[in-house]
Amino acid sequence: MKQLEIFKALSNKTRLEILLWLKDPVTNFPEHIHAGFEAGVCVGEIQKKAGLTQSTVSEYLSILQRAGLVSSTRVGQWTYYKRNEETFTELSKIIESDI
Amino acid sequence: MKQLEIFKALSNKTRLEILLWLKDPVTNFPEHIHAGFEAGVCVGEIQKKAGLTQSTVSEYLSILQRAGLVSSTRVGQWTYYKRNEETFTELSKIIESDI
DNA sequence: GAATTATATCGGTAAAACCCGATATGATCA
DNA sequence: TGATCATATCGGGTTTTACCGATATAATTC
Repeated sequence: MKQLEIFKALSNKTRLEILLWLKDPVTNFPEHIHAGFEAGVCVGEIQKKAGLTQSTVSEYLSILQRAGLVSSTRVGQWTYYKRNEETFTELSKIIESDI
Repeated sequence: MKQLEIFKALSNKTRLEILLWLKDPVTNFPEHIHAGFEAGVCVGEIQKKAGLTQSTVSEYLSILQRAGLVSSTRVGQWTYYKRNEETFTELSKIIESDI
């Protein structure tokens, strides 16, 4: 767990929002025909909601993924992102005792 | 509690180190004649250990203070900084449930 | 009051992050 | 194969952060 990288990833309003949205996809995103939410939410849906360009949102998701905060699954032409809850749990513990 | 400001404050290697050092001043700093560690550690000692300039360290401590991660006490010509543990506890809980 | 010491603030350069448009890659489908 | 759609990557302008030296402020000491 690279704390510094995680804190940098969390140092952006939009990225924090994305993480919140991914906490409850059913509420925060329209359900689509091509998939439920088991695999997560595809980039395009997140992009629409964020109101930033596709390239920016794609980069943000990479940053979150490199920090271990989300993981991705490729299905056909879509990449689905979902939260990686273990990292949040670990981070919470690290803040309690190791920082 | 302004999460974004806290995460930004934690997004710097030296600032993370300072917070760690302040966790155990007796081990990490030479005890001085003019005070014990009840009030915290003065800027000069932190600066020496950090190896950055006085102005940089002073600014870093301000950033940590604005984020609520440390608090300061002025005693004579010295400003002592110490950790504000409540903020760490709160942050840990926020990561568990609100992010 | 003048000199000294500790800290804060100001002004600036260099590096990093933000966010974009353009383009590349890779899957799907006619 | 060619067209289309979803996503990733690249190049770059703009803003923010990192860190410095110089200077200001405030307390202490002579």
